Amino acid sequence: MVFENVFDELKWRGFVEQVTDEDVLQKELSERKLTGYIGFDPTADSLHIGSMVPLMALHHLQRHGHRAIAILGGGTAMIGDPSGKTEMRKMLSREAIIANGEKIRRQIGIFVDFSDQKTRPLALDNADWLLKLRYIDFLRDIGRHFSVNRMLAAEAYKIRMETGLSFIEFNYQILQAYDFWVLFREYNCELQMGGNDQWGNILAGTELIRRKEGSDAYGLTFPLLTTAGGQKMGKTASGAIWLDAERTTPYDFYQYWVNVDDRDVIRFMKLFTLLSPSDIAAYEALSGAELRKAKKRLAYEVTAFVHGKPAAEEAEKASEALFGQGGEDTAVPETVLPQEEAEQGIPVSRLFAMSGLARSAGEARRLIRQGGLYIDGKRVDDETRMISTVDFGDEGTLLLRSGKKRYHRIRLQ
RNA sequence: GGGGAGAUUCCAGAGUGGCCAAAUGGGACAGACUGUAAAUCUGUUGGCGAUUGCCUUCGGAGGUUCGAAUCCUCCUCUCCCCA
Repeated sequence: MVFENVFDELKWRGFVEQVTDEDVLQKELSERKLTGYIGFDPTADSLHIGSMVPLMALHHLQRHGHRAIAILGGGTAMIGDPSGKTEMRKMLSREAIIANGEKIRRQIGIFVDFSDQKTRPLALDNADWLLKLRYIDFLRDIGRHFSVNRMLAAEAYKIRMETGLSFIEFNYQILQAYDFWVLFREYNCELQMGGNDQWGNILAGTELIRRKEGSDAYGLTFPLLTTAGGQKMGKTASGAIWLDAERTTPYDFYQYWVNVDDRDVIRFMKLFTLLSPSDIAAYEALSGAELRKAKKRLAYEVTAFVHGKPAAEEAEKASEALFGQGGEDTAVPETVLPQEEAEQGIPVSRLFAMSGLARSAGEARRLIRQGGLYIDGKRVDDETRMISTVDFGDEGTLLLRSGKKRYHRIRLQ
């Protein structure tokens, strides 16, 4: 191990935005094993790459021999965190939250090895303790430790002070603080991490622990990632980049990483791969078009980590085939076209709409007029063109392309 | 509980009876240029058809009118002021 302790590694990799007490935490993490947690609210049935920063942080924590706890926010998801948000999220039913939670728990398993006997990490659901809270008891035990004045002054609520904040959301922070206290008491968990928008919530927890237990607990936040282009991470034409292969194919996942802005490559390598400082330094020396090597490595490493090596290799080969020379392009997303439909003939515009490369036949037609759609590498210049079985050739497939880099295959069946 | 303001297309935000599928900006997409990068310039940005057409959209439900995002009634939600 190149780094002596997780803290130094997290710091070097760019995970650290704010720390409750940097010197003390650094010292503690190098001298003994402690327990740290991060919460994930199951508000969707898959995590997206925005959650990879906290997930990788847990991974590093475990790699360095500490105990990682992942909290499924089955209880907090019932409330909804207002931190840093413009408006209230719609309320989810308990059933939806449970269903989401199961899927998300599996995804967390990619980053944290729950079977590891040495560090014995845990996946817990805060619904287990939050759902059975009794209101009056809770107010008397916990509520009295919170100052409304302070909460209202918090940066995270600023926007909401303009647009409105309902009481239910206002309680979110208290519940998260309560979580931390429960974990501290039951599992001796002394560290909570999270995105920088969680800073207020985390501090609320360390303070609650200090008040109730007279002990110190630590908090650490990660920077909120934006791309060099100023965009929120993980947004593309087709929406967010999900960890679920059903939602975002490994090929598209790989493509996202291979397409990152030059200015982001090194930063992302540190955050999202386990490559060593010396490896990364080598890539850092590259410039201009050479940086594409770094992007390929980044894409391969991250895809392999999330979807496994075979999937990463396939995605890599497919990318080579489409953008470079040679190689198998089997990993390109595919749609099946029934033989009968092809026999009757289908308008190109409809075919592109079917593939998802265009949102509607109308958009496809517009794109054709702008010269943005291609079939098997040839630009489509007639928007009324009909596609039928003869166009498919011997292989029975057509490779559709929208713009410069979005591919989709149609297979006859 | 009382008074006031408001809800518009992905977002912000115009529009206050026909010229509105709805200004402008952002975002997004496409083209040119490139390195599957960035920046820049140009174009596009509700659906279905296609030479002027039809359908759906301006919080929800009704109504007035030849005609409504625009007027009226009720409802839902949000914000502000007072309690």
